[in-house]
Amino acid sequence: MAEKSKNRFYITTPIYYVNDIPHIGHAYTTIIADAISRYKKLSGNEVFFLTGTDEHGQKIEKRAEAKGIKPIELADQVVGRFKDLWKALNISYDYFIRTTQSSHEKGVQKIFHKLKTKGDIYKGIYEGYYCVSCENFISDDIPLEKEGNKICPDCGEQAGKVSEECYFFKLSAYQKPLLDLYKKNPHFIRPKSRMNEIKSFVEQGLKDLSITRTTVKWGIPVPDDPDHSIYVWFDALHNYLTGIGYDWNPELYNNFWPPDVHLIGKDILRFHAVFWPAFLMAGGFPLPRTVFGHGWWLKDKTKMSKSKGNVLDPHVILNTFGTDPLRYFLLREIPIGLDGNFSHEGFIHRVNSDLANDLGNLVQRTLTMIHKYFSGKIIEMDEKNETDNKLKAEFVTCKDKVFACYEEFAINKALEETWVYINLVNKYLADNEPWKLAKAESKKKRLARILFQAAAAIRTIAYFIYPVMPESADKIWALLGEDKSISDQSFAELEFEDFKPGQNIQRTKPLFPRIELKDFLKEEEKKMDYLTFDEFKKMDLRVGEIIKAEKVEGTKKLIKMEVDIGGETCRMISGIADTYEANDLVGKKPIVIVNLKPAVIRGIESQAMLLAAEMKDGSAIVPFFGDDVPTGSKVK
RNA sequence: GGCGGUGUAGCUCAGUCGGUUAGAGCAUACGGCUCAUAUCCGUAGUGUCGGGGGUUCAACUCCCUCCACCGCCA
Repeated sequence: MAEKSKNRFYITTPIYYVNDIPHIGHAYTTIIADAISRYKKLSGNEVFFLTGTDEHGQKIEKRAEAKGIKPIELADQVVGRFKDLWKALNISYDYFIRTTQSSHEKGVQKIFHKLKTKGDIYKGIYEGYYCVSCENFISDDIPLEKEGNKICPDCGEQAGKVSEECYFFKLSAYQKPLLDLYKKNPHFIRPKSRMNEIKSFVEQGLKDLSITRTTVKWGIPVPDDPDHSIYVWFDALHNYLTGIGYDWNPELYNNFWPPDVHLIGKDILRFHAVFWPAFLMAGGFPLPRTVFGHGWWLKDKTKMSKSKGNVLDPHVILNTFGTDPLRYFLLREIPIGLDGNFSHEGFIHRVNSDLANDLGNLVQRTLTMIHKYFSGKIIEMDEKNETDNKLKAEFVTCKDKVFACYEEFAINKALEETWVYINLVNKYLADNEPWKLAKAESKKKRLARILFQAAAAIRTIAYFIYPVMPESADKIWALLGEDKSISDQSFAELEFEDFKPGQNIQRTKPLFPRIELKDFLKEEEKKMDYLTFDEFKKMDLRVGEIIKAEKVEGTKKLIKMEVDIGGETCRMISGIADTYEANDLVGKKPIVIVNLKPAVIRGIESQAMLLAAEMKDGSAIVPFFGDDVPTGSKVK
């Protein structure tokens, strides 16, 4: 195969699982990819930027069933939400691949067949742990219990060992080739710190990989053996091939394969840095150049998770700030590869200080002065003096640095360097004090020169920020009377002098208005599922005293109790027999919620519920008050 | 338990091959300006460089050891 042309650049995001609606994590990955791909276009590359969705699997099947719709209908809905978000975030992807489209399914089947014929895929017996109630195999990552069983992470039931026929990929045969790859290409895994992890994982030996299931119906059927369907990773990873036209658009495919960067979250690094290149080696494909694993955004220093309810919805920020401040914050705050902390305070502070104060205000003050003193048009001015030349020289330095940073995907540093220049321009104005010159008619040409230089500098600043904030950057160019879009200007040819006298300079409202923290919080409140204090007050929580307790016959965990809640008694059933003997509970004083809607458990009506901490193994620990607290006391 | 990483100013971090007084941004304090979104510019700090030991003329940097935290694996 002919070598791919050097100025063609192929970048991917992972395909997102349609089980989940888009959140800040998806947005982060995709925004990075967008910034890189915009930069690559500016620097003269033909770019192909692929994103999409992963739509197969049991979870989708079940969730669709629960909603009473077909899996594909569920996928369609979620795909719509992803596409809407990408539009709102100004994502310039070139193609959106869906694993349910026939070009993908056919491509995967073709490769599967090829590897099977070659002997890299063979039929065998998969032994694994299976949760009967969830009808699901438990991941190999879940540790074994003492009794030799595993606990299902979804439902907490014990899962026993079963075996089923399935197809394996001969991953074990690729240990050496993979290690050679890492050795030969030290940039294959980025950031570098992740290379060791992957290398030592591979050095420990690789087991063959089970890549089909008979239990999953919503998947790509194995060619000539339709009882089996192709399991998640073998299906999903090949999107990078089918998304660039493998087996359906040979021209596109030949132009862009192999990928230059697979941008991914660090959680799926192993799949991309081990399994994926092994699949490709088996299929005889040229390998990707780089797999880049980025870090997580934490919320107030803890990991975001659905169960904690602290998952950040990008729409909240978009509604309050617009697209560019969000893009800016995510890319400026941390280097790609490290974790970052997302807090309201941090976000407000960064955006107000960098965007509103430094950049926004610089644009505003310059444009205002050009209008005030020259009615928006600078035609005649003095020759440049030393400080003016210095401002231009600093642009040249800044341009080189920004360019080098973007080349290294150090977007945060590219922005940092740009801001050094923004500060210099602000200082240039402070030093030259144009507002003082404006008072003397004789200084008019000098004044013109200063404002002209400042405007020319701002024009280059807009250019530097374009990959990150395309909308604002183009807006600045338009305000400066530039008639072309930044995307039409190559990075290498960007010159300070391209800004010409006589441009019609527009006036504008502030580009990035300052935002108060309380406005942000107000917006978020609308989105969050907060409990109001009134709602909380509705809960009747009291100190109960257990009068009688006995185990419910025929159950492992349930205890039936009579509880005194202050002059009256009620009955409740609790699943705490793992940790407590019924007899020991009598006389104890737990917190009881009294006005919970009664439920029938094992044929017995439970009229209340006690509060307990849930342990990882599913057992419960109940906090008890001492005797000094009167039975029936209100808890709030 | 194994492998790897991190620990530097109140916070987030940079610090090359060992070399003079250990840096940046933010936050803080004070001063200047008034074109601008209460914005901008300037000045000023503060550090047992995680602890202990060693090598060296010289250690944030190299070696040993201990502590704390993080990641991957089992």
